Amino acid sequence: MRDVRAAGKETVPAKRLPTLEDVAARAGVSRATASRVVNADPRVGRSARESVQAAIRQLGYRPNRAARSLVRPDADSIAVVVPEAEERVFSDPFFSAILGAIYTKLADSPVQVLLAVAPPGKRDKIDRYLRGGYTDGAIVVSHHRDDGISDVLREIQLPAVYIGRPHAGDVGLPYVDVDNETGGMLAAQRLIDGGRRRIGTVAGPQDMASGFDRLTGWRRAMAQAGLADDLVEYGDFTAASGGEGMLRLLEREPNLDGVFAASDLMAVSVIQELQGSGITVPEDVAVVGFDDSQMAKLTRPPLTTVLSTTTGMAGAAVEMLLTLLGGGQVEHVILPTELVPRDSA
Amino acid sequence: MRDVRAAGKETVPAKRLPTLEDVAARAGVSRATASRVVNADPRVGRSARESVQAAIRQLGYRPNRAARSLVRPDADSIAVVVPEAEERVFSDPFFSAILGAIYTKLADSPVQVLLAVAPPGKRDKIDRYLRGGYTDGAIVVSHHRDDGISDVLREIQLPAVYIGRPHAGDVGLPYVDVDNETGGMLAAQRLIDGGRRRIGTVAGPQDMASGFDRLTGWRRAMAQAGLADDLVEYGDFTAASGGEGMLRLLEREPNLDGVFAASDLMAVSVIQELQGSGITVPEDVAVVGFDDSQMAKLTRPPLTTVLSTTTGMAGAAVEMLLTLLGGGQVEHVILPTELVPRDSA
DNA sequence: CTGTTAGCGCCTTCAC
DNA sequence: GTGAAGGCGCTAACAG
Repeated sequence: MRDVRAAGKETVPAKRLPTLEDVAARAGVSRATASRVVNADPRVGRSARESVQAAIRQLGYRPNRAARSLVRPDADSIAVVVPEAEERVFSDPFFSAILGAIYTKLADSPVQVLLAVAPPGKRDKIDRYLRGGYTDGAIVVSHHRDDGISDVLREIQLPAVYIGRPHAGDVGLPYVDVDNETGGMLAAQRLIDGGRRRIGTVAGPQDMASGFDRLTGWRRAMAQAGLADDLVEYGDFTAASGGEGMLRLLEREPNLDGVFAASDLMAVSVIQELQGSGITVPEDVAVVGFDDSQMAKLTRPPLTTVLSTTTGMAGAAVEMLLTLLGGGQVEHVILPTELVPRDSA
Repeated sequence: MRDVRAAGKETVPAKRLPTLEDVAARAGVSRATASRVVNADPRVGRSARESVQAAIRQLGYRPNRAARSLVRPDADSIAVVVPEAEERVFSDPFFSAILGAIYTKLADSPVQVLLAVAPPGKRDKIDRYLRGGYTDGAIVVSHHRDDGISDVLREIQLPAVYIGRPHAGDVGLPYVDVDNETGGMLAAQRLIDGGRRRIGTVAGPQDMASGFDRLTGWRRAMAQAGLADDLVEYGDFTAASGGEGMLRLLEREPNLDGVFAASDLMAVSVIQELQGSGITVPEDVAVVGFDDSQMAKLTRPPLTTVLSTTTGMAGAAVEMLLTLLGGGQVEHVILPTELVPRDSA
């Protein structure tokens, strides 16, 4: 398409970008030598090197990555795969934090990041992304049990690391995660220690390990305290689903006095739903979230939540992938979790 | 790197992905014919087409984009360029909204999106991104006067559209923007209509048209109302800078009764700063923000702000770029702005 | 309709 | 140290 921008009927060819050939010609050497200079190959004579460098500067030459990746096994580029709807990925602070950390971590490296967002259902696009040979490896961020991502990755043998433990069935895959189960326990314990007895939870999706494990942790703490763990409703980590879950909880048990929402986003609308019903937080009902995202400080009252270090996960994932790409082996990494007490519980 | 993952010392070559050649062989046709099928070229016999399609399915073939882009003028891929620090891009809801809208808009098209985040100062990486021939066009999101992006774009003749009017000097570039000046007026007017008389503003960066224009609008409304427009402090649209600006404003004029913050993010911390100083919003000081981002509803009191339709801008930008890529001409687009009254002013 | 023939820009043996 | 030559996977004329 680049050559269609014409004034009238004629087609004006786009100014051709300088190629290695041009550089070589200008420097009076062969393509091979020019290539060596570009790739910092030591065995090039001083004068040859200098004239090539000069030519590069004058022409404003940049290697064409497409051509390079065609002939090199590695493409210096990784894909960040997020099997969630676009709107979601860019509005949920959890993803923002993860993405930001990944980009930041890679800021000083020449590695390019390709962000592949895959609305559930149409994996086609991601498939093409991954195949196509554009990328050396992948970081998968929000893995669901049946999204098929791991199958593709396995099939094309693309090194990958998962942020968030893949569900059973995908064992042996390298991943980094926070200790979600302990996190769930911490949340429940906070509520219990605060004297709450009728405690419910708006859990996360059960086809994701994070959702599943947080609920498990909550259950365990409840059991240890001898409390009933029947008050469970499910959301999908989004704000909307949090409010709806709270509503159902309220219908089933108007007298509940504590709620654990498995994500801050859900916690925010849990609080709004509560307050909208004339219920006071934390006096009537205490609320604990999960993630310690930015918004936790903004709610009224400020949200008591569980810190899951997104930056830590992203950083670890990047390092693991780089290790993998370098031919190394990696194990999974589990980061600790921590209660961040504020005023909502 | 893909072939280094070996068990011991030996190098196990990564399973080679199927190529067009393989497909052709399996289907018993020539590469050219296979290629035609892949590209939906009508002039292929029915039986040939079918056997090629079968081969594609059996082999799990996907075209290699790198190879394709090497030989085709267009790469079916656009770059979204954001000359801001990584942390910033992924934490500021304005960017999130824009990016989400762009990805969403392109969800059903085969166009790939390359997100190029360029920390100010090191444009190198972006340069390489843009050159390299990977992309057909670019959408530039947060253009500063001297970031040099437009120069590179012009030099390599890459079709581009700007979200946010480029500063003077870069005239003639296609862009989409909201009517920032009117927005600034709307904000000031709201304060004035509310009976405020000593009104300040935490303005945006003046090397960005959005920052500049919002301030201009505010000034104009103030002048029309016969009020002084000297109470101006500058931020860079981030939360931190908003609080600091408010602090300086308060030092200069402890008795001010209204503030216009040029972004919601700044407005949020303006409110926090105010409340932290024992000042009540909106009773003592009324606050108006800009953007109508998600968080505007979350503050206490909810933030009165100016709606700038990020989705609208992103959508228009994508369409303009696509038009450009198709060889068409485009003009700039200015979207209207609107006051969203809530409780903070 | 289909096959043959050239490259796209780059890197990498292999000779010199 | 340097050049010549071949090929990565694909598409685009050009012939039939």
